[in-house]
Amino acid sequence: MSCSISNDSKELSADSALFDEGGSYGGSSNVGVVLKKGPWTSAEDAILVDYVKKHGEGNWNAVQKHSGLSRCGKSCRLRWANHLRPNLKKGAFTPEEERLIIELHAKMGNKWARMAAHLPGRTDNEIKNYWNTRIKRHQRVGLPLYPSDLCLQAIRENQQNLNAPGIPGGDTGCQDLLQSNGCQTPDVMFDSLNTNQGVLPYGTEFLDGSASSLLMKGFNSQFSCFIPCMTRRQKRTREPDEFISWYSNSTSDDNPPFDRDQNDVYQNNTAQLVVPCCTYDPDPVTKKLLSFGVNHSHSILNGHFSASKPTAGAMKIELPSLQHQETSLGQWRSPPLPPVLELVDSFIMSPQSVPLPPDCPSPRNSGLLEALVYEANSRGNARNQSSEKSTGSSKISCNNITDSSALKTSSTEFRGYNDPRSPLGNSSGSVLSECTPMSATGSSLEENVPGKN
DNA sequence: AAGGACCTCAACCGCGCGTGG
DNA sequence: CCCACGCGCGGTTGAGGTCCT
Repeated sequence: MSCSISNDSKELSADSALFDEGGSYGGSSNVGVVLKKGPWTSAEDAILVDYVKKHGEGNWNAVQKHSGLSRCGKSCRLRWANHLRPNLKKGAFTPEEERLIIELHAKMGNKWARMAAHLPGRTDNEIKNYWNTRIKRHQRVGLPLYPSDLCLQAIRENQQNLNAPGIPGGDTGCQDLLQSNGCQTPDVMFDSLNTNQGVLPYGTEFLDGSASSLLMKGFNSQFSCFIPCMTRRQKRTREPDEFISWYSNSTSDDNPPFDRDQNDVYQNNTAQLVVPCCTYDPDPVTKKLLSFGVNHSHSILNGHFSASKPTAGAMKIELPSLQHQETSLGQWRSPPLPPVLELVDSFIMSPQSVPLPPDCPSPRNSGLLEALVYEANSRGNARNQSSEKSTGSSKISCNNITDSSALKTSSTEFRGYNDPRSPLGNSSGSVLSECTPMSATGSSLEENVPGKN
């Protein structure tokens, strides 16, 4: 097994440096033994592998004692789990895996280990790194982390919950809160998730939860936070190309990915791009969500902040999860929209609500990947528009589909986001690019992890 | 070509949970 | 019930690589 990493250039390059115990990595003292830190060497790997073969996994603290490794048990466990254990998949995530990660994250939030259980051969660390880099970059360039349908469904579902008597969490104070927060509208679009269900190894199980509940926690939360989509200037963005390539069958390759100007457009809008997110339990004692039984939720679309550290106002911010115990797959699929919700939806989905030319594939009808491509394209196209009419406002035209009237429509709708008279008022606007409802307990996924005991 | 900015990923750290004495 | 220990999880760090100006 160690050979799998010995080929790693980093590992090899580290070898020479790390055999120097007095190097910068130093070490920690443990019962008189200087425990080594830093990258593992091939020799250490071999020792660890040999030890585990003989004694099995577990009892990691004994490894150091009996194998002669100058590594703490934790380090050994980590090394084994992430690099040495058999059946580890190496290399880039496949599109299927990427898709799965997105959806699992939407469902679970930053539960990397649980997510890893759904991705055979992948480690939580890998998934975590993947999310923190590639996926999050999408947001930095203004792309949503989650498919729009995920969010839309959440809204619809929540709307249902709102209409259902006796279900807590359906407070109407969100709007007020949002407005009081002076929230403005982010430009987030989401796409179809439904079509992805077929490719998921456990689509139904995953979809038993509900994006909706999560999203609506954002909308209905008694506590909402708003986070800028982009927090820093992006001097360069490699991601779009890479991201676009994600879709093997991209529907429109005539639209260039984001370029610097595009980034600038978003950067200029950063201050105004805020998103509704978090649900926070106002009860400091129970720390449980009041929203209709959700006990492990994160807001959708978050990706930039730590999930573990409470933020100002004692709000715990967590990454999104769409878990919802009471929902079913059936609910996941779109129920008929109430008229009011339709209106809201049209705003949220404004980019897509713009009439599309027949030849323009609708993200609603395509998979997640295509949908995101669609969005990327739309945003890329928005740049053209911004150069024409823009002026520092938060208006972002989302569709540069060839139809100029569509552009106008889109632009108008975005203006509506900031219009207090709009259905979303001054606040809610877009959908949750960075929402983060809280969560509390496990998910249904957990019980259905393939191969999980 | 050089320097800086940014990205990637392996590894570390701290915390919390479960278990056994 | 309390405490200690082992372990796993999630967040963070930092070295090395890549890209841009």
